[in-house]
Amino acid sequence: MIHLDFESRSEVDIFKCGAWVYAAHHTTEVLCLAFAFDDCAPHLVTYDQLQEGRYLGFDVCPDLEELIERLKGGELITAHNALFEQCIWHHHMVKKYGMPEIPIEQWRCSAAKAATHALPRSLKNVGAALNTATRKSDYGHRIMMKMCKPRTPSKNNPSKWFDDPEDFEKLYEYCANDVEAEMAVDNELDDLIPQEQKLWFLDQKINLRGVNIDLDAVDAALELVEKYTKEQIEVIKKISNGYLDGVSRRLRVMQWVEAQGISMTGYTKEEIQEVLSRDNIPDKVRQILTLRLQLGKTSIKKYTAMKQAASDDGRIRDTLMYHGASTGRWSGKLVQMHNIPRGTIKDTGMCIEIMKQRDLASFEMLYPDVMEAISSCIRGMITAREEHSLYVADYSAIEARVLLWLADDKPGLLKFYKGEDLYVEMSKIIYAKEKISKKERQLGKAAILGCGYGMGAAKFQATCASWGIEIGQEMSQRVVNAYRATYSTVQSMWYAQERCAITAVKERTTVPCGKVKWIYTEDFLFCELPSGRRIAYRKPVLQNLKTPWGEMKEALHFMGTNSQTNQWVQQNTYGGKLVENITQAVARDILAESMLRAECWKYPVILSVHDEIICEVPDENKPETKYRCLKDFLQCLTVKPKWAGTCPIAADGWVGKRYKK
DNA sequence: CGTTCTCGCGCG
DNA sequence: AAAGCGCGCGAGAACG
Repeated sequence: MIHLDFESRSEVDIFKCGAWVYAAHHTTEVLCLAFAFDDCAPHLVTYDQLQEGRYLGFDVCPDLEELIERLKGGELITAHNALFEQCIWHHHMVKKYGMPEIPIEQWRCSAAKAATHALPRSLKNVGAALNTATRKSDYGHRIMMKMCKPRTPSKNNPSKWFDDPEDFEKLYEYCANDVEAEMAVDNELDDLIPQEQKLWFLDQKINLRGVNIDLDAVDAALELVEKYTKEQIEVIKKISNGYLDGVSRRLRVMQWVEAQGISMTGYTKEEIQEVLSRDNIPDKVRQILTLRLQLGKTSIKKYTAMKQAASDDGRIRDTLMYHGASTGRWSGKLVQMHNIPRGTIKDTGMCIEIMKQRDLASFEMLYPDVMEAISSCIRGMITAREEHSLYVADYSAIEARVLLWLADDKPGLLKFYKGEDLYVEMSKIIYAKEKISKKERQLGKAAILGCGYGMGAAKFQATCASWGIEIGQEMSQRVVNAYRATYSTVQSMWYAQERCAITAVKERTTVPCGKVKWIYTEDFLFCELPSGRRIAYRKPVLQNLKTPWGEMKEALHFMGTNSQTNQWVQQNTYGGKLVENITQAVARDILAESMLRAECWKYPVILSVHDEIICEVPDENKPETKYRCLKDFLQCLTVKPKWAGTCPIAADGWVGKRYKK
């Protein structure tokens, strides 16, 4: 095994444009690389050696020659966040220095390994969490941060970069130290199981393949946003007599509103909507707050993000993070394709065409809420490239189905087999009516899933309120009770999973529970899923905890990243939450197998969004791909993994040129 | 002035 | 019996 790490510098920001665009950018340079063979001390290739070798040949550097020979021989190579090293290898070592390409299958990633163990992803934090001997050095990191981006040239020192020879020496030291820190982490952890390793290869392929973007439409949207924002800022200045120059400064706007004699509790969307719903609000205040709701759409920023992240070929790469969630789900990066607003405009195709005319006045006539319309079109920026089509499919109610399957709830499963829509049924109860819209169904969905994971009446009431539906405490309790009576198997599963997980830790043993198995080792509590994959809980212990209803109780604790604070701290968990983790993880495994199948059946995957797969397929008519059609594609999703034989899976989809919901 | 934290928003 | 959960990013505030 080879461990490798690059240090580089560039005028572009890798966090804004992704590893591919970063590596390909003409200002990006490799400053050094360090690599180690079989856990031996790292070798270092300096900046000067790279420059020299480029013109004189790399035989001046026997270490590098050995690296290349080993790679040619197929030796595996690990990096921490290997996509970055792959991109640098391709754009620099291959394109610039003439070294051989390394196939994806030869790469391994120690950050992916850390992620599957529910450890922090960053080398610094995973080292700390594992308490490894060699750690990423803070000092070295600061040197790197100083050297990796351009400095502001001054009269005395016109240089674009910090290139003090002493700093370079420190950087080399740091780079070699990084390799050692990475090896320490890598050695501490089990490799990905074969199925996950396969999946990681697919993940890399998808990330390198990228998503095609309608860049002309992105530019048009940005133009309209800029023009509209400028206009509205003038309006804001006028209304406030110059006191406000926008609506983004929370405190200032709130002060102004209060000065108009209107009280505000906060500046969230919900709280602003509450103020607007009051009678007798001065027109001025109404206008300003309405503008805040419009201009405050952070989703609009996705257009900027897209523009910055797009390559010359109009594709955005490096947008998915393998095992971003502890349950195994992917998470989104850069443009964050996982939280694109669903939008309110029906025909986004039409809206985008009008947008492209770049005429604000006529756009505004057709779409008076300009920002809302533009926000609705974000999804549509993702298109199939020429002579290709998008094949898009998603699972219907995957988590609800998996949950009932895990709980072995026969009557519930039967409803699915009969084709009933549980979310709609729930909405009918909440809204007390028969006809349920798409939006209303969303609440039914939140309710079904929430109740399935132990949500109580108070929270349910609050959830409904946030959707603008006021239901009383009694009504809320009735819905929750109804759920628990109907799906008592689910409720039983909360307690069973909690009991078994605790027993596994208490008795330091393995405890099977329904379709999963709790496995205790000294460093982890694992939950083995039907697929054979394991959810990890680091350093499990039992400690007393005060429950929300005031009782002291022995509860399962483990080390994890607190999602609120991003700190590596002790967490606690309970039945409903464990069931949620398991359900999410199983649904992810079903999706993951389908992605592998889609790829294998010649539907190249470009994106997945938890219950949805998006492929970009050539419209060609070759004999070997002639069978491709929506029905065939849906089979990718609905052919069941052999471990999920009785799970009532269903999927639906469409084929088209522009991504939509 | 640059980095980190916190809150709010959007998706599943 | 009881406790929904999982993410990332932008903006402003706080920190150093």
